[in-house]
Formats: sequence, structure tokens, C-alpha cells
Amino acid sequence: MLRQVAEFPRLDLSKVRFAAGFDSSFINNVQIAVAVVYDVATDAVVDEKVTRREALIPYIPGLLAFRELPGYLKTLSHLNVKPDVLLVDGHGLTHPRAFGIATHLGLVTKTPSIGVAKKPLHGVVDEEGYIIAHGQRLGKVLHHGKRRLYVSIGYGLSLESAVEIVEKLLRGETHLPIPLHYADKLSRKYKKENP
DNA sequence: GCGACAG
DNA sequence: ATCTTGTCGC
Repeated sequence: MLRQVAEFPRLDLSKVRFAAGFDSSFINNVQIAVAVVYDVATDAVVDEKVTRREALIPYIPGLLAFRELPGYLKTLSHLNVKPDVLLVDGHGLTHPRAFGIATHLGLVTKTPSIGVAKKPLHGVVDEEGYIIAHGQRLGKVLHHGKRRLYVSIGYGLSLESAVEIVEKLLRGETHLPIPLHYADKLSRKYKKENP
């Protein structure tokens, strides 16, 4: 059971202008960590950085942050635009220990964060699509086109805000919200051009 | 012991 | 995540 030791404040969306998406590609154990900052006000990418490093830990379900977080922190340190919110490929509180990679990144950087995963990891989904984990509604399943997205609180915001932000960043043609979509594209492109 | 298991 | 060809469809 999760003891609520953190607040899940509702965010003033008019003050959430820069949304960053974090994603990784791998060449064996070399992580290519990408961050793309999107300006919600002008609908444009305003910053993007790529970083490479050797991942020291293999992928183990539940321990994703141990493998990928260091790369994200390194990439984040190179950004020129400071994000208002962080979108991470993976889960936040809808995690066996209520500490997925989105939560980890948000806590370490003291920045509101959201987990956006393509597959479920923990918890049960109720009739309304909410993901119940640790006795609370910590995430929500969003249906986009024919696919689904598992959105969860990362850190520093309410589930309502997390969902509101993700839905605002969804575009008809893409599966993932734009910042993550661009981050995914950039990481693959970088890998292809820099074997 | 068995099954589940983000990226 | 990554390995991978053709193929169905807008």
C-alpha cells in the first residue's frame, strides 16, 4: 500500500508551456538518450539534445530507471530550455513499488512528470479506464486510434493534470504525444546515422 | 513453484 | 529495447 507522502497538485495549464519528452534507443548497451522540448503555445520544437553513454545495468522489469535514468539526467543537463513538465516513456506511480522511471526523474529534478507507457505494468483498470494501484487512482488508460496509452502520475501533479496535458499533446496520426513521438524519432535517426 | 514482466 | 520482408491499406 502506498502511503501518500507527496502531493498531487492540479497544475495551472496556462503556465505549462514547455513539455519535454524523454526516450532512448540502444546499440547493445550503449544508450542514446534523447530529450525534445515542445512549446505548447507555439506548437513547435524549441530544444532537443542527444546523449550517449554505456548503460551499466541490464533491463529488468521494475528497474528500468536503473538502466535509463542516468542518460536522461545527462541529456537534461544539456538543454537550454527548462521544461515545465517531463513526459517519460514508461510508468510513474503505476509501478510495483510506486516508483517508476517517470517518478524517479521528476523527483530527482523536482519537476512535474508524467509516465506514458505503451503497455501496462502494475495495477488494475476499472470500468472508467482508471488504473488503480496501491489503493488509489494513479493512472488512466487512454485510447488513441486503435491503440492505447497508459498514462500515470510521475511526480508533482494530479492525475487529472497528467491526463489533460497528455491529451493536449496527442495528434491524430501519432501513437505517442508529440514530445515523445519526436524524441522516439530522433533517437532512432541518431542511432542510424551514428552506428 | 508458477506466472507476470515498462523499455 | 532490438532482430526483420513483405504487405495490406489510406
